[in-house]
Parts: sequence; structure tokens; C-alpha cells
Amino acid sequence: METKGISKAVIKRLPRYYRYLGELLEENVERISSNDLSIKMKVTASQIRQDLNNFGGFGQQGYGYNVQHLYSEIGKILGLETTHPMIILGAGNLGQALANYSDFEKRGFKLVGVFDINPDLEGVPLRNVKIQMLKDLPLFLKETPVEIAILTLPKNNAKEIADILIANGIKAIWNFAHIDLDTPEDVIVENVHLSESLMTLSYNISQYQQEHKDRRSNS
Amino acid sequence: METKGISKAVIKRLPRYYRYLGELLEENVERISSNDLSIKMKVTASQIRQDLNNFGGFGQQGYGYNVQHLYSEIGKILGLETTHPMIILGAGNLGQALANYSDFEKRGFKLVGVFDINPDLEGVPLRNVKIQMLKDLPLFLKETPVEIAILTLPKNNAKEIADILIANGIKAIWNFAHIDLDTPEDVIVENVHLSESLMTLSYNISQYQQEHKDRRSNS
DNA sequence: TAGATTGTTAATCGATTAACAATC
DNA sequence: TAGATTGTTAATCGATTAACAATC
Repeated sequence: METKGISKAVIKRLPRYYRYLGELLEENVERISSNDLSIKMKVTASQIRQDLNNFGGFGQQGYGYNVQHLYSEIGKILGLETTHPMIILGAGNLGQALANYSDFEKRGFKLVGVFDINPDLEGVPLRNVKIQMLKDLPLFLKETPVEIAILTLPKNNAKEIADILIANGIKAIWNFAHIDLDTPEDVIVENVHLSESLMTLSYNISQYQQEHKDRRSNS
Repeated sequence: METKGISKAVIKRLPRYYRYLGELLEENVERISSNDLSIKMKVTASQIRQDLNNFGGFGQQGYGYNVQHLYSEIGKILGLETTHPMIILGAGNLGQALANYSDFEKRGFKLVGVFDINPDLEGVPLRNVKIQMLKDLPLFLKETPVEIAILTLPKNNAKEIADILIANGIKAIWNFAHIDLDTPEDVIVENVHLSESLMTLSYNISQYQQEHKDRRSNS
């Protein structure tokens, strides 16, 4: 039952395995070998076997992996068998987009509150909750169990609200603000830095154009 | 001028350097040593020097790095000195959130079109463009230079539209759909798989809870 | 039993860190 | 010149791939 010390790289790959297995399940595929899966996913079979064996021997020699079983095991590893109550801080477009994303609820991520500063939004319904004011956040956290806080506020507010979240016992933050949160080590932060993702894309475009230019002038 | 063969890991870190240097610039900091920056960013000074030297000697012995200069050099490397016309496919909450994100335009990412299937949205203004129908996409691409296509459509539509984009010469896709696009190798894809990010967070929460439980029963 | 395919060890490859000579 | 700090080489560490014995 020791699942400690698994590398971040492996963990980042687990949701992708989960997605592919889910697709196979929908196609009623009963079993799959690491080799067949490796072709589908464009990774090495070795990596798949190595990754999965961090968590246990889910396969069987001469047979491969049972899709249903592996899917549910990875789901358990990812913590998708339990309910994760979550709140959204910031009811802007991004907050609304995440609130309305139905797949999350299917996987146990349940929206229990949405907060904003804009008084015009107070009481406005969003999915199955009503938008509340940020000033009511501390009281809400004292009364309601919340596991994940989703930060979709602008940079300056985000820092301040993060402190309030932490002071009120929140242990997991999904951070969309363009800052690195300074949190105690028992608080888990998962960053989604969209502008950094876009810049990476931009780099690759420039790089590609550069290579093309070189090739033209060199040949 | 050879900037080929730089590892993905380095490139993923560049936008973060850029962000920190931008902050230093706002604070009117003139120069910084790799050591001071390493403390701020919680990385090793060695990594900073190693990363930057992939692109050139931006520093000076005994002095450190000039913030303004390094900021602008990294900006150039990331391709932020040129304009990148982009379109959004899917005018839902997420598409709207990205359309309204003003920081992008500041960095040269210019929205030139938004497309959706929903006829009710036809002609509705979004930021500085009007929403068009997806059926008009091929013609639009023939008439307008577009560099980046942002895919915020649901899974099933995304695959189909990606093919249309590629057939019409799009070379860079920022993909928010929960699929891996199957694209020719000269098309650059940057994926933002939000549900996978959330699952990674969920894994870490479960892991933390598991460790705590163990500690309680072991001690 | 024979064939297939895993689990796992060993080999390779790449990325990070340490160290220090070069130099501002 | 002396002190500081880079650029860069060498050492270490970690992750990926290859290989194959174990076994279904």
C-alpha cells in the first residue's frame, strides 16, 4: 500500500491513461496490451508498464490489462471515487466556464459555492448555486466542508483571497491567477497559467518560422 | 543564431522567467544576479544560468543580468515582439473568457475572429469582433491571415473543426478540447487539458490524506 | 504445452546541480 | 586590484527505454 515517492512525471500521465481507457471502455474493448495502448497513445509500451507498476501489478502475463479493471483502479488512484466539494472564487467568464463544465461533477467534483466582489452578481444563480459576496467567504468556510478552492480572480485579489482561504483551512487550490501563490507546505496548489501556455505556443511558432527561413536561405 | 534543440523543459520555464522579470521591471529593479532571482523563483541559480545560456550570454560577470535587457530578450525569444492574429472556435464561456482576456492583446496576440455553431450567436459582438458561423470559417481563412486557432469546442466538434483548420493552412492550435488532436507534424499544438489538471490536484489531495492517515495509525 | 505479455532489472539517455576558471 | 558573478564543464541525479526471465 506504499504509494509514496512517485515522480511528478508519472502522475501527470495518469489522467491521460484514464482518458484513453475510458474511451476504450466506451468502445467495449475488454482487454488491451501495453503494446497496443502504446501505439494508440504514442508512448512506449515500456513506459506504460513502468508507470502502472508504480501502483501495482494490474496486468496479467500473456493477457494484458483488463480495461474495466485498470480504468477503475486508476480512477481510485486519482481520487475520483470520492466527492470533492469545491468553490469558485471569481464569477467572471472563466469562473462561469468552469462552473458549467458538467464533466467535473461526473467525476465527483461538486460545486458548492461561487464568490465574487461585484455586488451586481449577488444572488445570481450559476449552475446549482447562487453567487455570494467574497466578504461572506470566511463564514461560509466555517459552516461548509470545502476541499478545493478554484481561484479565477485577477492577480491582485487572488493573493489576498488565497490568504483568507488558507486561514480558513483550505488545503487545495486550483490556481488560474497569473501569480505563484506563497502557501504553507501542507496546501496543495495546482497552477493553470494560461498566458504561459500561450507563450510556449508562440515560442514554437517563432522557432518553426525561423527554421523555415534558415532552410530557405541555406539551400 | 542557432537556437535548435533546446529542451522542452527549458522552454516551459521561459514564460515564468519573463513574468518575474516583468515584475522586477515594474519595481524599477535595474539588475539582478542569478542567485537573487533563484531565491525569488525558488529554483537553483545554476538552472537559471544554464537555461539562459541556451540562448546567449545575457549576463555580465561581477554584475549579473540587466533586468530590462533580459526581459526584452526573453520576449523576443518567445516571439512576443510580433503580432499573432488568432481566432477562437467556440463562443461558450471559455471562449468568451479567453476573448476578454486583455493581457493577451498586450503581448501581441490579437483576436481577429470568433466562430460558433449556435445561430443565436451570429453577429453578437465579442470584444472587438462579431461572432460568425462555423460554416463561414473556410472562406474567412482564405481571406484573413490567421496564425493561431483556439479550440474551445466540445470534443466531437473539435476533431472535425481541427481538420478544417488544418486543411485551410492553420499551423498552430491552442487546444482546450479533451482530446489529443491528430495533426501533421508541421502543425504545432499546445494542449490545455483542464480536467487532467484537476485530476492531478485530486491525486495529490488523496495522497496527502493517505499519508496523514498512515501517520496517525503508525504513531 | 506454446505463445503472449507482463513485471522488473539493467542500460541509456537527458536534465539538474555543483564547481570553478574566466572576466567584468 | 579585489570582489562578484557569470558562462561552462564535469558530476550527479532521475527518468526513459531496452531486454528478458517469470508466468499466465
